[in-house]
Amino acid sequence: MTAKASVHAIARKSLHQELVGRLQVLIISGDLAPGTKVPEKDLCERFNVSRTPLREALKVLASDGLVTLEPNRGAWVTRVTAGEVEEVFPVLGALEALAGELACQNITDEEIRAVRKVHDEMIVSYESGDLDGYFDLNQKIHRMILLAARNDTLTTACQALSMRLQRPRYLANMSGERWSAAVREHEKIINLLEARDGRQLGVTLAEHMKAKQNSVLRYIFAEKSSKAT
Amino acid sequence: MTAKASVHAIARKSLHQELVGRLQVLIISGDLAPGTKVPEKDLCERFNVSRTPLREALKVLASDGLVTLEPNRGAWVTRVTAGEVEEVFPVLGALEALAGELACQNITDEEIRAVRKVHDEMIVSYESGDLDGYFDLNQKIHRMILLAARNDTLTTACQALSMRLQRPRYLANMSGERWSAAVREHEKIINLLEARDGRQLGVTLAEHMKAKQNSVLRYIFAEKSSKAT
DNA sequence: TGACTAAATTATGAATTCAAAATTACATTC
DNA sequence: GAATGTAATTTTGAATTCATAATTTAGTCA
Repeated sequence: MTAKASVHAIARKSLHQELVGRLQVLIISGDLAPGTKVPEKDLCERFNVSRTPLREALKVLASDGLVTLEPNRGAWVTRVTAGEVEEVFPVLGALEALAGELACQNITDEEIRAVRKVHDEMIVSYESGDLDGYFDLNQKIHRMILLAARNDTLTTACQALSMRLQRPRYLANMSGERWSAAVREHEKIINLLEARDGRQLGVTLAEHMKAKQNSVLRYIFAEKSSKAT
Repeated sequence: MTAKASVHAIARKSLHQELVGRLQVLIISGDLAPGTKVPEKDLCERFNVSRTPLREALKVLASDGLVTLEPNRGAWVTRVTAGEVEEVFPVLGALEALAGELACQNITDEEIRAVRKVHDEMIVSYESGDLDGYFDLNQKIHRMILLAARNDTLTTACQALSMRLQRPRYLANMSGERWSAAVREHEKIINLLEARDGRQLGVTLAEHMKAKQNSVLRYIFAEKSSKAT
């Protein structure tokens, strides 16, 4: 996607593309709450656009599963259910595993050093208990590996799926125990990357996903039992 | 997706959803040729709809990679390049591998028998040299395995990617040698499914994809050297 | 008071309209 | 005759309009 855009000197964005991005942010940030109606009129006023491009954007988001269109009843922010988490994570796991394998084949030594650097920063965040910082750097590492896989299709697919889980993943604040386990997993990941052991890195990334899935599921069940549905 | 739709008695389709399906067919069938402009006006007249729903559909197809939107220059049918084939197939391979594993866990004995039946039909098509029939039944088997995986997200993702390769895959008429190899691979696949050996089925499906990728690549290169670009 | 019906209101889906951008056709110059 | 610049035409992107479906409100009757 970036590759193609860079060919043309000026990468103009159409309104609907811009809106897709903006709406993704609103949904991930929770500004548009899961299970609620997408306030078409409000958003038009907020972004100062007409309904046409906004609705185009909603159609795209719907095909990505971020919103759900109900015929004649408008668009709703998709509520992430346990069932969906159990569906999406394994798929994401398989894709990240592939990314790991490909990354080991294609990543440059310089890039490996850059990943290691971010990893070390992340460890600092962990040790100082900075969960937000940890999260951001964590995501960054996954993005760097994805990028090193040199496969835009894979990148796009992963990001689309990630998007759907971003919010619950962020909210599922890890327990101290899970957090330390995650850090150990990440140590392993970076070591395997440095060793360029693609096969094993793939397996480890998939396991890492599986652990995240459980963490998110625990959060969802905890939430469900605390709040009334 | 089907699950949710089946809740509501009447599954009405909005115009744009209908159009997404119709346009997919036109693109896969080659009626809309790769690399050509999507004739907005013509299609509006053909389907007797206004530009609004048609353009909504194009936005969705663009996010699936079937068409490419150029700002202020309209929509173009995406031309499948060798690079794209090399990108999409591995991703599809990883997803099908996952599907195989999950299918072995979740498929019923009855479903296995049904797959076997379609497989046997496919062999008949092979032996009578009916390539079209073989293709259809082949696709059907893959769909059945996907369905048995009981993961709608996986199904949707696979189908979206498959769509992008459908046309070249169909055109890349297999050589006699490749065809017989494909049949042997399918024998193995069905046997592993009956043995419910998920791990091995996954591996085999991924290999099968890899072989298909090479077959398609050979076709694309052959085409490129025969025709002027 | 509470359930049901009907009218009024609002929101949605899709067609139409309109301004801006791109393409084409044409003329002019070298 | 090719190349450049300009006007006319077409196409695109987005706003607006309009018909229809859904929701809300008001009103009726038990």
